Amino acid sequence: MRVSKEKAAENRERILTEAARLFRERGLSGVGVDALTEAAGLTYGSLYSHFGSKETLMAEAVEQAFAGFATKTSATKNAAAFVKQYLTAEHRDDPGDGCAVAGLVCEMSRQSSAVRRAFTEGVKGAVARLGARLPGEPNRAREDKAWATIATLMGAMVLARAVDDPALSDRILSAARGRLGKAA
Amino acid sequence: MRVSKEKAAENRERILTEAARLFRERGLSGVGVDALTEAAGLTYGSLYSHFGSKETLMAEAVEQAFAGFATKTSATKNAAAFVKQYLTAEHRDDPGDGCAVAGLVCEMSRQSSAVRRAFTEGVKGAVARLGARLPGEPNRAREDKAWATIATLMGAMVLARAVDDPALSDRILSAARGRLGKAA
DNA sequence: ATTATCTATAGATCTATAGATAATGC
DNA sequence: ATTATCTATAGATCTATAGATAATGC
Repeated sequence: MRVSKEKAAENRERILTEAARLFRERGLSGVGVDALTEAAGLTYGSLYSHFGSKETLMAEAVEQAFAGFATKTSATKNAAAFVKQYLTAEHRDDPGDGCAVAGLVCEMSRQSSAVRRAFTEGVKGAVARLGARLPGEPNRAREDKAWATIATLMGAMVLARAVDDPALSDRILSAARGRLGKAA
Repeated sequence: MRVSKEKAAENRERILTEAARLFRERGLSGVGVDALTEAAGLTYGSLYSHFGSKETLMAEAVEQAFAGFATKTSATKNAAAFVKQYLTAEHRDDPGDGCAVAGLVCEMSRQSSAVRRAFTEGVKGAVARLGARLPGEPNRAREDKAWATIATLMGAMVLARAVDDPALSDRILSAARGRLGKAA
């Protein structure tokens, strides 16, 4: 059942988009090749013609996840607005469409070099974009501030997703908003 | 090959201790029952006589991981000293003996209710202990400060472990120290 | 003729169970 | 007699490969 070159390129892109979503939702090791291709309306064999291995797909999907979240939040003007938009219940309850750092960070230390490379470059890009929205001159101190802010944002988000008490989860987000309202 | 009641209790405890370490190092789904029991010098069958299932062991091991890190850091007087001790390269490079929140947080949203329960109680305890070391009266505002501080500490730690560039990793820890030095 | 996709299947890994083994503890 | 541990194995799941299928594109 061969399809046109154009259709094949679309299929490849759809596997990537679904993978970027599913990996953030269920973790890199939490999604099998069958689920990845099924979400794109294909069977597992097609993953290997397009990507060669699950690991190669992971590296590209990590990149895609960062690009997707960057596009989604590109309209946000300043850092204070970004913080407000980030630390919401909606973001917490929709990890598949959310921050790639929060969705992928924990499994990274045990991944192959290609996957870690994609992640590291993705984080550096995200921090550069956040830094550019901070007040003040572009210097090392402002970049450091952006790194600390990402740590707080992402830390609060993964913690809010981890606890089993909804009221406590809301409180964690609120406490981080309070902290970043003062310091950022 | 039966052993004495005393020896059996020791074996159970050793499985728990090794599990608390291995789960933080490799993740809950990253360690199989064979590795868990082998680390305790036993074979996989013994896990089922002691715990019934891997999941039951996970819940107990999560509790153990929090207790272990609490003991390890119990001598620390105030919050500033705790932050300094937490955000080090040594802590980053030894996750198995480190903070249970940083080691276990990301897989929690996909765990059973018993495991999430143990994690949530563990975090609440850790935040209470940190809050008690903060200056000021014990009130809701001080607790909120402790939650925000944990988010920054743990966020910086998991991020420092995730990136593949050692200099960048050091910088992340340093940036978080800078932030918490001012705000905490 | 080429190739995107599918199906069948190999081979590895992982959790769990059942029954055997052998030492404890009454 | 009881029971802590071990061994063999079932059954599920997961990645990857090989060959078949059928439509594209020269």
